Amino acid sequence: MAAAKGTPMSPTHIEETALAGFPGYESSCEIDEDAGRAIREVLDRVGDKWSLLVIATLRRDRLRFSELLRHIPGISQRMLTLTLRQLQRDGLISRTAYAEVPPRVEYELTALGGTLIPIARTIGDWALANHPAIVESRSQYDAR
Amino acid sequence: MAAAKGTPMSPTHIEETALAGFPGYESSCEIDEDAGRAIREVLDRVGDKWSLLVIATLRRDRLRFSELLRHIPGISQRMLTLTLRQLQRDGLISRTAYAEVPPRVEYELTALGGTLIPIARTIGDWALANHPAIVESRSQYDAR
DNA sequence: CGGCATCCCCTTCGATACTG
DNA sequence: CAGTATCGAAGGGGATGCCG
Repeated sequence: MAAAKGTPMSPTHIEETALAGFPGYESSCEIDEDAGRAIREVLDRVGDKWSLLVIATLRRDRLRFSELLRHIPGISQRMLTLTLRQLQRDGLISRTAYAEVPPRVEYELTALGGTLIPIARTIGDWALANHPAIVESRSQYDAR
Repeated sequence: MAAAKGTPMSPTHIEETALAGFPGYESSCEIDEDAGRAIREVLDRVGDKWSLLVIATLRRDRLRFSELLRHIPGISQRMLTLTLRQLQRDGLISRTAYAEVPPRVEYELTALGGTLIPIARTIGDWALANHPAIVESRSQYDAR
């Protein structure tokens, strides 16, 4: 997706940090830059319009394509397909196709994908709690 | 890679924010429709390319525009401006301009913006821990 | 120094139609 | 049922230039 674009990135220059002080990567400058890259790539994967919602929807059971389509309001067939392919490629969900008529395909979180559930919950918690404040701040800002 | 050091990949790192007992909201294992919309909302705000990185960079001190530019590798002047405006509009950061020559502008997290730090931390932890696994899975998927 | 404004490419995503 | 193919609108985001 947004991964491979033309990023100039001068190799001679050692950048300063975006994330020094965060647990686990406060040690050196190079790790900080790696952390920044990693975060951006993860956001590119999971920060898109539907990925995290698909993950959240699959948190309990394996679901069929059409079930996912029904459980996620507003998603189009095309976007569900594309999102599922990305997640499968990244090892976050598994796809199982049964050779039946009519065909049946089931999707399921992998162990790796399951580790994203706490993130979905954290984001969901924050959004439910603070969305009204954001709306309020925004309308005040726009009032000028 | 960088992820193998430090923390031994504990997947559940749930940060308890100040919203325990938030009126009308209880944290549950369920990610229902409201939470789904909430996830979509916050991802629209903060799931873009730079917002979370700006938040993380401001987590300690107030910083000037040029300092932010230096601390966030790869961001363009234009995108930093746009990101800061949006964060300011949503009440997540505050902007203070000093009438000096040369001009000086400082950005700082608001209290609301500060509540995003646990999210940045959670995502950062996950990214560092699992980014290598994703890259690996992706290359295997592509090799077929 | 701290920005807007402009140009323009590229990606994302929805709508629609078709297939095994 | 579970996709694939194609088109087109919308906007994200880099490069550059100008300005208080």
